[in-house]
Amino acid sequence: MDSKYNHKLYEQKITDLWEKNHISEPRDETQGQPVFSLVLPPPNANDPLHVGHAMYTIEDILVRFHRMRGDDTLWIPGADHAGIETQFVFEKKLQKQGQSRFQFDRETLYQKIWDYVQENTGVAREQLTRLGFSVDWSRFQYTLNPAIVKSVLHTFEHLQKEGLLYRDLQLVNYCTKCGTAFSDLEVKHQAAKTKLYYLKYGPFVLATTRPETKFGDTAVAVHPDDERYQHLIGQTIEVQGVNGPFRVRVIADDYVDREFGTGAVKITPLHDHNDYAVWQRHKDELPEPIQVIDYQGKMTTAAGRFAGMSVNAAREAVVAAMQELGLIDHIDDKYENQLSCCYRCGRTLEPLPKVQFFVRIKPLTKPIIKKLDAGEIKVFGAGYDKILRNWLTNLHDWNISRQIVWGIRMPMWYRVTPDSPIEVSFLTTESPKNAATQNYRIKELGDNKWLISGTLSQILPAYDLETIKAGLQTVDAPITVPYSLDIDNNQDHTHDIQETDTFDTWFSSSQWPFVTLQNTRPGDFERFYPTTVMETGYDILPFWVMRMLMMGQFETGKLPFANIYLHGLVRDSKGQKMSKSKGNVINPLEVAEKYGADSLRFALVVRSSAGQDKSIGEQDFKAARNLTNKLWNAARFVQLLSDEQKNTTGQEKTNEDFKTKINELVKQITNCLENYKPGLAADLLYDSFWHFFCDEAIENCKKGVLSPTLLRRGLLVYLKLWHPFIPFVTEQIWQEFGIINDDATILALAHWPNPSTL
RNA sequence: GGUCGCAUGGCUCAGUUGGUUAGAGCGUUCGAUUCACAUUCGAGAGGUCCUAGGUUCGAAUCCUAGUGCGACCACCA
Repeated sequence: MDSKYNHKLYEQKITDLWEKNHISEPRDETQGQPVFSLVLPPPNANDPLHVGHAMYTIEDILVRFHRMRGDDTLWIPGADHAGIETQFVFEKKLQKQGQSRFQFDRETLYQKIWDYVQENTGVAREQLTRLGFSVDWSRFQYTLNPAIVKSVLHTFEHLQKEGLLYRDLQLVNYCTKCGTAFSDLEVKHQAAKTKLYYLKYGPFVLATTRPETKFGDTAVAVHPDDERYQHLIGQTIEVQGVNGPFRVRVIADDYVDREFGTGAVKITPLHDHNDYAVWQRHKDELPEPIQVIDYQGKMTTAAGRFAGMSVNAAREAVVAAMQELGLIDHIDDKYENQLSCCYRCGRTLEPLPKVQFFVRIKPLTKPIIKKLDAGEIKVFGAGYDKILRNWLTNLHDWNISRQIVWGIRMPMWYRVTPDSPIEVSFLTTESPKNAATQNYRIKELGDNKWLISGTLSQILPAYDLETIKAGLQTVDAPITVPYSLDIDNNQDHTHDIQETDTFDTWFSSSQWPFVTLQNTRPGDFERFYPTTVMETGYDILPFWVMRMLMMGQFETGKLPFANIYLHGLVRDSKGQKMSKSKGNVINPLEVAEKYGADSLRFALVVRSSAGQDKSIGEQDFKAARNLTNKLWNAARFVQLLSDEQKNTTGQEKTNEDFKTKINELVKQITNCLENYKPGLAADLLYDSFWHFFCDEAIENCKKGVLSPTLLRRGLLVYLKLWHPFIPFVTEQIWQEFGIINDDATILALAHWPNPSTL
């Protein structure tokens, strides 16, 4: 053994040893033993690893511990297609090549992204292996594997049968830049200073932050008890507008806050969630609402001369026009507002009307809340049980439709008739005909390509359905058009057209624990479901963990896991969030290269605490590296004991004391790991190993008061205790020592010590 | 506005469920180099455990209030 531990010489060799011996696969002889199973939170299929992924260390520690204990252990790796994230990255790439997604039909674009993701496949596997994570690669699953997709769709059909799925026209959170709607969870609320405009509005002055939406006003609302406006309630008033006078009705609704602004609100149902709710309550006395902003974020023809302008430009133009007409009372430019922004691109989200599929949430959350209250779900992580409860109680129905191609396409079909109102857009090389008479829209893309859009009734006389389907980009079916579900795609759809929306990525992710086990190997589901624990970052508690609980319980009748361990975010040594712009990002693979995978693992875990963020920096990796070297040298000392030294017996008191201390340590570490406290376990082990074993015991052995045989046996116990945390160096030492008589030849498969080992 | 968390030596954090003189890593001061390891060893300095009450034989730990940070949620235009 060299006097220094050089990880570069051993890590690859050890990885090969483990692979050759299939340490990560469940063994037949453990069947029937207590189960310890979990799924690896699947990384995005196109992403290289970042430091957050290195937190899988916690899972590996638990897995290695339970495996050594002889539990029936399985850790399933996977990859997530990560719909919007991946498509967004790919579109950026297209942009760099001077292309855009609108130049491709749906199928071609999907194939391009598929190929792009394929290029990066294998990277994650290689990197995870590099860090020593003992997942069972033979059971790897990808969210877009046909079998997985089938399982996911099966759940979807089940939801439909139970009446938990509905299609509705609602105001959704729509990002005009990303070109898709999102669920409530993807909305980021950001404080911002906006202008609050006080508009002269017939007999009213009213306050609004969005004067550009006034073309969609269908009412003015006041509080029913507001004395100032009693005489106007129920009246239709005439209002001077920039496009000429118009008439709106004055309604009374409790929603209005008398104290805010002037106590009068303009109601623009299709561009504000509250206004939409008010409109629905007063539907009978109000006209049909008007859409003034389209899905590209441009003003519609309803805005008259402002049509085609972007929202922000229109706002300024409208205000300027109103000022000219003397219609602006005054402007408050210090107003603090909460803007709804796209979590992905940061743009302000537009509430826009859209027909989407929703999952009814209450029936799904109810049983989970009950189990949470009954203590059947254990959450490790500072206070996150309460946060989970809060989420479950306040959750709204889940919009699962996304207007992107990268994902699982919704298995909904619409019947095509000659007078169909379904809006479609498609690419074609067939030159447009009868455009003038048929009234569909044409955009020339060059290269003999055209983008055609309009309703099927407009387009069908010019193009047959096959052509439309071949170049299809989008399908928008009005709420009045019925749909049929065909999850196996085995019906005759000659006269149908399929929905182009895809599922929210989290819809498939939410089923991960059971769809994986249903498709790994026959018998796996029965053997390993429910899983033992879900370990992930607290930041995806609502997106993922909560939904897994709901969907798992719904589909399998059992919670997908009863234990939830939430780790904190990894921050830099000053406690700051890591970001590319700050330049303080840690690349786990660089650290592993420089200090060894063990060092990275140990530094991340030691003294970490569930739910609490962890600060980490160069000095921590160095300290961890020093530990691996210390362990190496302690082993070296034991190896190099002379024959004369080996024959000493030590003093009984020192020997007994040594045994007691080690046995006590085994008890402590076991207890910590059983109770999901890897951070504390690592700390205790470090302290005991360095300051007791090295500083005291080895010195005692040099003095001849501690038996060398005992010291050696003690070291073997430490190697086992250390192994889940720093598997490479411990395994290498184990190999240097050669076969241990009554134990395994591979440390990863050796037996966990018990408190009476010594 | 609602929910949750955090506050412990210069810095970053543990504190094994209330139990003797409160710990670690990094930093720092002094000393040590053939003897497993200088990626080391020995010795030391450094803490009103945020504040004020309370419960208890005993509180960093439990309760109440306050202060200061931070996170998440939220339909006041």
